[in-house]
Amino acid sequence: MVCFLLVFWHQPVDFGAIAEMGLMRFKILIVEDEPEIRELLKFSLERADYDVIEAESAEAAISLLADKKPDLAVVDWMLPGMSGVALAKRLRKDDFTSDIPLLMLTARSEETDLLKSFDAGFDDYMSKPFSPKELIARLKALLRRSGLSDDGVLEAAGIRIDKSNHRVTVRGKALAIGPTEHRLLEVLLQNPERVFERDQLLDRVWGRSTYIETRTVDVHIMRLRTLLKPHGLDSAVQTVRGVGYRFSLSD
Amino acid sequence: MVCFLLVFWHQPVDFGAIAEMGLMRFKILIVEDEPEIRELLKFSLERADYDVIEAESAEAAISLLADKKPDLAVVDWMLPGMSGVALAKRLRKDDFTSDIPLLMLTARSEETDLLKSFDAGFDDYMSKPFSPKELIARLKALLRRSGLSDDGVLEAAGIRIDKSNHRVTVRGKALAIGPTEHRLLEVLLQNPERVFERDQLLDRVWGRSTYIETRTVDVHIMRLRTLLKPHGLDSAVQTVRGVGYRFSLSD
DNA sequence: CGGCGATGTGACCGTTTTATGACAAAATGA
DNA sequence: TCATTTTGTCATAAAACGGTCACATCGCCG
Repeated sequence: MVCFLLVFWHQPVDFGAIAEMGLMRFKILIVEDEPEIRELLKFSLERADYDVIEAESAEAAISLLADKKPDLAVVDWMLPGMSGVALAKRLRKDDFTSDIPLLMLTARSEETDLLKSFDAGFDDYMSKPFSPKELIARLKALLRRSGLSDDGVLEAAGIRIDKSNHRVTVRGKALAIGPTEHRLLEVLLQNPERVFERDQLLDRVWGRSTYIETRTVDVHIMRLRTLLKPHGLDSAVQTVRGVGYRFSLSD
Repeated sequence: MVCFLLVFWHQPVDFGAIAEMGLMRFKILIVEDEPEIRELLKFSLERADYDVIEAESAEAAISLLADKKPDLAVVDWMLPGMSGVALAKRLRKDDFTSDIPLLMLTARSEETDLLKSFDAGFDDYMSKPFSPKELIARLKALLRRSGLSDDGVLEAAGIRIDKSNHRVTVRGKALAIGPTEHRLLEVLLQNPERVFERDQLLDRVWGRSTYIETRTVDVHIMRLRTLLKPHGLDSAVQTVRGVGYRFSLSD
C-alpha cells in the first residue's frame, strides 16, 4: 500500500520561538532623541528578542559605534544636531560601519523629503506612527537581506539548509555544495512553487550589480540537479519552458 | 506499507507583515528619463515588493515590451523623444499591450495639459512630487481593477491559472501546457463568453508584430482542446462558425 | 443531395530553447 | 606560491515547440 499524506502548513509559524536555541541575538542600535519613542522602540525590539543599544543623538551614536558594532541601526531622520541623513552618510563612508543596514524613521509629512535623499544610503524607512509588528517585519527583512538572517533552518522536501552553520543536509546526509549552488538552492527553496525567470535568479543569487550571461543560470541549475540526483530530488528543480525554473515536488 | 509524509513549511514571509502581499509579485515597468526619479520609483516599488523593469525613454520601453509584458506601467508624461502620451496611445492600439494599466506621472504645472489628453488611454495619474505611499496605493487600486486578483490567480470553470508559479490546474490536477496554449487559454479565460476573431487572438496571444497565418490559430485551438479533453472541458472551447472562437460552458 | 466554404487534424520540418561536457579564468586555501 | 576548487562562458547535442500544409470533415444553403 502506498500512502501519500500531504500536509501544507499554511499557518504562519512563529519562527522566533522555534529558532531560538543557541542562536546569536542581534544587536540593534536605536538613534532617537524623543525619550518616549526611544522607549517604545526599545520595548518592542527587546520583546522580539533583540539586544538594544540606545543613543539620543547622532553624535552619541558615533561614539558608541567606536567599540560596539550593531547588526542594524534604527535612526530617526530628524535629530537635533547632526541629522539622521548625515549620520547615514557618515556610516556609509566608514568601512567599519558601511555594511550596517539602516532603517530610517520619519514622520509621515517628511516622507517625500526623506526620499529625496534616499541616496544617503539607508536601506529602508518607516513613517511614524508605526506598528511594532511592521517594524519587526521590516527589520527582519533587512537582516535577511544582509545575509544575517536568524530565521534558523529552512527545510522542505527533506532538504535542510542550516544558515547558522552554512550547511545543507538531505534527510540527514550532508550535501557537498558550493557557494553558488547553495544560494541558488536557498532562493528556490524559500519560494517553493514559484517560477523564477533567469533574470530574477541572477538578481537574487548573484546580486544586482553583477553582469553575467543569462545562460549561466542554466549551468548552475544543472549542477544543482547533479548534486540532488543521488537523493532523487533532481526532478524537483523543474524547467518551465520559455520562462525559467521552479522548485516543486509535484509533476 | 509505504508512507510519505511531505511537509511544506511555508515560512512566514518576513517582509510580508506589510499586510496584503499575495503569492504573486507584479511586474511594474517604469518609463522615466530622470535617473534620480527613476531610482526613487524603483526603490519605492521594490520596497513594496514589486518586480521592477526600467526604461529611460518611450522607445526603450517599446523594445522592452517586445518580450516582457509587465502587469502595469508607470510613465512620465514628459519624456525626451516620444512623449508619455504618445506611448500610451501606442500601447493602447496594440492588442498585446492594450490591457496594461497605465499610471502617468506629471509635474503639477503640467496637470491641466495632461488632462486635456485623458483620452490617450492612461488609467490614472499622479503629480510630482508624490508620496510613495500614495503611489503604492493607487497602483494597487489599478492592479485590482485590471481584473488580476491580488494573488495573481485567474480561475474559471474549474480551470486555474496561477501567474506566480506559471501553472495551470484543472480541479487540482496539473495540466502540462506549453507556452502558446498557456497564453491562449489565459486570453480566452479572461473573457469568458466573448468571441474572439482569429486576428484578435493573433494579436493578443502572439503579439502584434508577428505575421502568422490565420489558420495557425485553429491548430492551437485544437491543441488546447486536446489538452482539456481528459477533463471534459474541450467542449468549452467553442467554434463560432464564420467568426472565431469563444470560451463558454453553456451550449 | 450536392457543392462549397469553413473547420478539424495529423504530419512534417525548421526554429527556438534548454541541457551538458569541456575549458580557462578566478578565487580559495594551505 | 602552488594545488585545488569554484565559476563563467562557449560549443554542441538534445528536446520541445511552433507554423504550415495537405487532406479529411463538417455544416450551411440552395
